[in-house]
Amino acid sequence: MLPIQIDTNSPLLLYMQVGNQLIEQIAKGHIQDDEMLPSIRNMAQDIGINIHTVSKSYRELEKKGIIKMENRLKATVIARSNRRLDETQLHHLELSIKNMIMEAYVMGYSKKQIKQYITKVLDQVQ
Amino acid sequence: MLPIQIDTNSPLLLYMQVGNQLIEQIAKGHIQDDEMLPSIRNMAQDIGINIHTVSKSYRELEKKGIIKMENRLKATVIARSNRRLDETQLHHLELSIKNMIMEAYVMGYSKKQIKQYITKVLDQVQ
DNA sequence: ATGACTGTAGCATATCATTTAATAAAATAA
DNA sequence: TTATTTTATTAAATGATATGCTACAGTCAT
Repeated sequence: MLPIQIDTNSPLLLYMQVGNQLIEQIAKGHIQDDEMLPSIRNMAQDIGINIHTVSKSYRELEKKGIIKMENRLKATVIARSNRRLDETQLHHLELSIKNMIMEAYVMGYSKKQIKQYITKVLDQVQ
Repeated sequence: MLPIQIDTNSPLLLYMQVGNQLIEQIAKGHIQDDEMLPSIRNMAQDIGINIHTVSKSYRELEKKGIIKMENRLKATVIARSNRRLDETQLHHLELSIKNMIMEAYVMGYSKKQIKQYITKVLDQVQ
């Protein structure tokens, strides 16, 4: 996996920045199925943030069914084929996407621009 | 404009629920260019939430360049052609969209499903 | 001037993000 | 086995923010 970069100027919460970047790396294949993530301690030290913050990032990813953390073992990425889909999570995700798209349109993006941007993003995933 | 619906079970903050619905209504044309929004007080009373919360919703929309609030007059929707685009806001928005798309993919949506969903959402805007 | 309307500011409370410090379980080395 | 290190978790403290209640100050019509 690639190193996690924290942007202190970002309005995004720290644990979400970490979570987002982990998800992006999984989507792009920089973190692979069944790969073992760094320990909470190590990652916290590398990034320069608190253990709890990283812990929360991991727990959120676990809630989403992306990684599993069992009996104090390091977190591992669940293989794509084995991910259990949580209906509630999916619903919230769809709502979030809808809101973002609506906002982009209202802020001046054309429908075409939005579709092009989505395509560009999807071209980056494996 | 249509009435704003608050979902007390949603994990979304109240002021974001209000803001999201306003944006959605603007995108769909239920709120039109140059239309005057209800006063903070009225909307707060109608919805049953505090004026501060509605005030924050309006201020966030103003930051995004969607509405303007001048010298204690009611907030008005800026015409689409007159919206000034804030580079920082646009950058954060693109980042948010990217994160949502990556998350959808990692959680099991196929690229095709994601594109179909985006198309479905965009078909709802005017 | 009065009354009805507007947005804003101050204070209180609850929730949550983040950090610090302490605890307990597991893994590893001796 | 014992000791040391490494791990995640728990508890408590701090700070920031969301939300609510109340009061204030400006605007406008009458």
